[in-house]
Amino acid sequence: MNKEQRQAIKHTEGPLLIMAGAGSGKTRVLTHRIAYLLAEKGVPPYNVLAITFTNKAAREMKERVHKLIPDPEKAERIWISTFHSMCVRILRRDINYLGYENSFSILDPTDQNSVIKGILKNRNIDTKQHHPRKVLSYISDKKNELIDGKTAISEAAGFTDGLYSEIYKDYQEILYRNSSLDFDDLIMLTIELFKKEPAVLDYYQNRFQYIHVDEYQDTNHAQYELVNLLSGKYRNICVVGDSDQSIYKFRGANIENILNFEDDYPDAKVILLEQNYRSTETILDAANAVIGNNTSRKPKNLRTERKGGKKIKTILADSERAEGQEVLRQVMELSKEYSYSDMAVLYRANSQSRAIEDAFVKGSIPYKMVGGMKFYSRMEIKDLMSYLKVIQNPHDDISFERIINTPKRGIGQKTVEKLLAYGSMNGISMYEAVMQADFVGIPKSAVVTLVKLDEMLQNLKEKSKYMSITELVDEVLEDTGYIDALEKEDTLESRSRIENLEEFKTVTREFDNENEISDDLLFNFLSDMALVSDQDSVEADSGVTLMTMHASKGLEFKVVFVVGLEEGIFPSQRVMYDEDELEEERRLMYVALTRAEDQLILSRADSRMIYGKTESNVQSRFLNEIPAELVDGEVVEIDSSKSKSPFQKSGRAHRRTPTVLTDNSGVTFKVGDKVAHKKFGDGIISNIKGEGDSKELDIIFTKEGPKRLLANFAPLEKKE
DNA sequence: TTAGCTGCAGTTTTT
DNA sequence: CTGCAGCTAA
Repeated sequence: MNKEQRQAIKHTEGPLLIMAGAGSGKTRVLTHRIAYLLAEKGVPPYNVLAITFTNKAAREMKERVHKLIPDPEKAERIWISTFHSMCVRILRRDINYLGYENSFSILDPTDQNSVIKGILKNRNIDTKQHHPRKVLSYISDKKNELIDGKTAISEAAGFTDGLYSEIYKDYQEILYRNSSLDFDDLIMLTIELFKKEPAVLDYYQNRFQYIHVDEYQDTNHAQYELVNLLSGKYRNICVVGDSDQSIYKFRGANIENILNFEDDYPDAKVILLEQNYRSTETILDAANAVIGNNTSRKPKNLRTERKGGKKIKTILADSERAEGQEVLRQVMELSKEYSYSDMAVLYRANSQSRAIEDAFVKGSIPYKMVGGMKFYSRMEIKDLMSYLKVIQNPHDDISFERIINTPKRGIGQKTVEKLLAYGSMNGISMYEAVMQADFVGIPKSAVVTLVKLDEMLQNLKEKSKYMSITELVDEVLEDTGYIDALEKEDTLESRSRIENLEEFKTVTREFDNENEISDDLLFNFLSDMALVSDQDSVEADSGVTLMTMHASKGLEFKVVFVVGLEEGIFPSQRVMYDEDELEEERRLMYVALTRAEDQLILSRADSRMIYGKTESNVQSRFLNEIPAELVDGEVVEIDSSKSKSPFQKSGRAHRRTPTVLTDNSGVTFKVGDKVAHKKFGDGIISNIKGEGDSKELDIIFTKEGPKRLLANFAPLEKKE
């Protein structure tokens, strides 16, 4: 511990702001501070609260606190959780004060989208003029500002604003009727609850006498209010953050919250952590130089004892394909010195992962991708989840609409519309409308089907009371005929869906192992699932990590590649002429650079495909901001796919043909063939397109799911 | 009511 | 190039 860190740990009473630079050991400080509170100050564990933004951060903090506190029972009683899951716990107890059911559902963004689409349709609004995303971001902004529908309408200025505020009101009414909450509601309604029921607030104020907030620069207005309410009584609030790492403005984060902390709490103690324990001097010099170009910031300079260090390498490729190849080549070279899991490739947007991924697949380099194709957003998983949500909360129309005709049971759109109309006319949910199906004016056959569906759901609800989640999932898949329908379909796709459902059961089994059967079991499972992101599924196994720069925050790697450093890509086209947003973009660059411990490799492409068109951009201004003396020479990579043979590489002499590349040109593949891949294991070919060297195979792998590979170069073996 | 086709519009980052 | 919405045919 250095002097500042020790100070931060021992300053336990009153407001405390810790300005913690990247890699300055802030988690270490927080965990030790909690341990100090318990051990030295005799604070009971249930009086301590620590809030993070991500599940991963919460989990890590929990683990580290457990190591510091000898008594696991005690450590268990400290609340360490994300904003959102903390609010779920609070609302689960007392949301009925606000008129919602305690068995409320949590909407994911897809669900939100369908609610908005429904409203737009009802109001005959053109979705091209008023994109659902625009409307949703309007609503999210309002909720983050704690403005309700009514107020929004009265404050609206101009036509669009007026319209959106009306939609907001509709949206909120629908959610209320369905006892459904979106992510922003979790925060907003918790605040509403505290304001409406002072006794509830009082309970939590007394409960949480020592409050810690991680990544404080990322809090939005609602979260800021929430923290202030909770800490209002004892004022023992410790916030940690780094204004240079504020990269979530688009999501409502307000950097002023951290910058004005001293105004909010004039008696606040401020501690700066500038000692970096992660990166070499070279890396920090680069990062400091880049961030120094931001004008609206508090000056701060990270220092390190790791003097010198490897020079920064740069790559200039002539296409995004070539960029992938060169990254691949350097990864293989560096793999002599580092293991794959020590390396990461960072990019601005998820769509950029494709080229990198292709190169890695071809080169048989193990990698793990964060984000991108989301397991939980697959159709079959969403269907199953919808069944579970309806069992938990029958008023959840969004989920109910999804399952009412899944699998197909002859309930058409007309019937659904009538049920919805009947429901909204009588102020009831669709499920309640179903119970009154006789009066809705739908065909007799549909009524019979609906009665059967209702019986089945009732039955499943009974079962849910004594079954584990895994058992319940099995029952759902059986009783609803979902599995049957898939088995009957018997296509490559349906088989892959069945496998995904099997895969899902490993998640439920894990949950069942950690949780006893209780009345809260299904609720807890569903809220856990709603709040996990794909960020959390980053496993610790080996492989190069591929992810967005945003997702990389809080992580560190020995070697970091940053790709796509071109104007228009990074900084993104959309922010280039807005000074504030440009500064945010620069902070993102700062975050990316400071992830590296030993070695940075910065890459750009001369031209790349964007929406099928080839575009050229000059190199990113952020590259120009790095002092030349920190940078090694540049590697130039020519796109080999443009020459006749992919092995005939032009360019540099030192480049060797990667030996792992295989040549399948003698083998013919056809749809349905079973194959074995060096990394992905067994799979089956579902589609073939293209000719010659660019012939591609779509393969559904048993373990890894669907992938697209180049027929001639993927390390494949035909089976049987 | 459903499946299949065609045309169209869209790409930032996420708890 | 891709996913989605809306249309048409069965």
